[in-house]
Amino acid sequence: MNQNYDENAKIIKAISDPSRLKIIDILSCGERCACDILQHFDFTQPTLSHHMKVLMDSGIVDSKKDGQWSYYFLNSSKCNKLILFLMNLITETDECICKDKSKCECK
Amino acid sequence: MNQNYDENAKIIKAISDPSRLKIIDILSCGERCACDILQHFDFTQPTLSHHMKVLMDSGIVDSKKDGQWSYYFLNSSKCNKLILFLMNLITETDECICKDKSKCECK
DNA sequence: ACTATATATAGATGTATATCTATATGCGAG
DNA sequence: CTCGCATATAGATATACATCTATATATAGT
Repeated sequence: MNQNYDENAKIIKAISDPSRLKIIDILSCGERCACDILQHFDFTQPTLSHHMKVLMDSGIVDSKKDGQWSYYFLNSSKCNKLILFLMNLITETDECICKDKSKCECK
Repeated sequence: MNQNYDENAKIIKAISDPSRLKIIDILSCGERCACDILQHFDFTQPTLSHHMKVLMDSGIVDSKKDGQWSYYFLNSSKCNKLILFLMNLITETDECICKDKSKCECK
């Protein structure tokens, strides 16, 4: 385990909100502009802008500008790395963080 | 996509903290008592107790009491379900939430 | 029964976050 | 250049959370 908990925690925190999970679900179908994403929610446009900023700051979503529209899309490399991180996290490996199991005081 | 964003967001939120990621890493090597987990951290025992409560409330960690010790272990079923949820989330499927792509106002 | 140890709970505090309204910025059409 | 639309930013507010100290509870050993 590479133990880069901080960076992965940041990505995981970014997707730890039901609305942002739904946004990712939407983006999994391909890139979308903000106005299109907003149609799926009840909150206001600035709130969506906030959520998109959180997702972009974590790196799991990228964007491109085309005229007055901003298009958002998943960063598939980051997505795949996150899945791999989680799969490694829950799988016991040789480089286990607590290989000093014998040190445990309670037996 | 089954769209149970709320329950999964709760689990994801539970693991969205660097310390709790490290706890999960530790538990991936097998069950551990609280005192053993605590040795890997700088914070106090009540803080660990708080983190374990968050992980237990989300269902991703279970515990059993043995004498004065509490042993914690990963709920592998929940772990696997979470990985599957995330893999489905980032993968475009037929039941895509926004199959009404044509409705998008910006083309 | 007394004491030491393991863990949980209560309450306080500072920080982060989700949301809103109001406003700014940037762009295309006329 | 001006207007309307898409998006971002600023600032406010209420809630959630990570952490601490102090204390309670439970268990084991003497």
